[in-house]
Amino acid sequence: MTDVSPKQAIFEHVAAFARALGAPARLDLLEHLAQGEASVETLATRTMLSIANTSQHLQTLRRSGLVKTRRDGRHILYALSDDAIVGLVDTLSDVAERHVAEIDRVRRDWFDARDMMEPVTREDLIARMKDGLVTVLDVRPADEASIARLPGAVNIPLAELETRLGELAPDREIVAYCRGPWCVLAFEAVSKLREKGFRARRLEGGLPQWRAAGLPMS
Amino acid sequence: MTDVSPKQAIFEHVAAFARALGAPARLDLLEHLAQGEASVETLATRTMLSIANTSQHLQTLRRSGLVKTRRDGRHILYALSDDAIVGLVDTLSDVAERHVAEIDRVRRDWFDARDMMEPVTREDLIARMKDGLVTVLDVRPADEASIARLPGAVNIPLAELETRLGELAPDREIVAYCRGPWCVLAFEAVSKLREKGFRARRLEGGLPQWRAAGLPMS
DNA sequence: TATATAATCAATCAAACAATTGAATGTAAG
DNA sequence: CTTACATTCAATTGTTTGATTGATTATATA
Repeated sequence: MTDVSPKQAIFEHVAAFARALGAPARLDLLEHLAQGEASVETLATRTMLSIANTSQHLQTLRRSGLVKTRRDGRHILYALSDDAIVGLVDTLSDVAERHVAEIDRVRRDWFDARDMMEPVTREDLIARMKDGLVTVLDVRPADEASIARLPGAVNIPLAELETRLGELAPDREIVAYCRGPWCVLAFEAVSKLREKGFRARRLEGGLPQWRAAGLPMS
Repeated sequence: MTDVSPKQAIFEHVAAFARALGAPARLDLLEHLAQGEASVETLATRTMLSIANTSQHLQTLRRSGLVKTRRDGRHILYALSDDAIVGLVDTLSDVAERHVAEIDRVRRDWFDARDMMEPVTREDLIARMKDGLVTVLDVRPADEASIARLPGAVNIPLAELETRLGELAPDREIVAYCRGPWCVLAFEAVSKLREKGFRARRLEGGLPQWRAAGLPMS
């Protein structure tokens, strides 16, 4: 790195930053970190990567400045260094989605088949929450939902949904959400709920996008 | 790519998209493409890469969907596939700048030393243009400035600035711009102009950012 | 102080990538 | 129908990267 021009030096660093986003395993880790801070072990479990591999990827993310660490007892807790990271990944995904035909194909195959309806926008949901006519349903695993969720949201993990349908008022519209735009949990929940006769839709984005928009949490 | 879950498949594609931004040479090419479409040869000259290497990088960008091509006579003209690409690279740079200490150091060393003043915001410039009290100066090379420039802007390439000072009204404030946030031309122009007794400042961002903001061009 | 546990490090291998060179396309003009 | 020219392709090189394995460090608890 014999820096002739500042532009070259800066492009080199920005490129390195982009490369940190250039591995699917790391995007997965970032999505999980967007739910809240977590230990290496927890993240390894959630992403189904080996511990050593998870640690290496997390260190790559830390070196690039995307995440930060703190120690808590015998655990190292990783967290996004900034809520703007969620926005950056969303922007990247949005532009990629518009220009990579494959992404559109996958989305169409998997998501449109399950839920033809447009998602409920955050603005819509806020309006309906004020009217008190909607059940907000968090379908993430209990440990994730226990850290933070939307105001007034009920947590029923997708795996338990079928056995706990009795907890849901049958006449209220349900809006389900999970980890983010690509998380399948809410899609599958909506699909299942409609099958059972509920009126259900999913929220656009997920909890991290709600928080990144500066909206209140509970 | 045996796609078990759609999330994995999509992360794989988004990561590939990010990797396309992960080489300094390609960021440089994108900055030049943000000025307007250009042939492989032109881009190779401007970025000082070999023709073959330029061609390869451009094809990487095209495969990833960031740029598109059209044929014009015996030239292949490359162009950004979307003005949103400028915004994406800017977002990436902004977040990287906030989190990569090295970038801040380079910026401080090179840019703050030349121009301690804050840049003129686009909003500010628009207001002053209405008053008619400001000279807008495009310091990019003539061939780039001939494609598009800010309304009413005068083009004096940096290399010719010293010999063409007579063309500038000495009592009007000058706002200089060039290719983008990391382009040194405007910095050096402002520095030179102040040395010669002009009141000069630089515009935030450059022509691509002006266009991406939806502001009028001439 | 010893022990269990969480995370990191070190070494390895295969795959992907950037740059270079020289040859091969394909198009426009003579 | 050649020829010249702009671009791409193909083959090669050295580097970087991701994943795996097993060993090592550092902390909290017994």
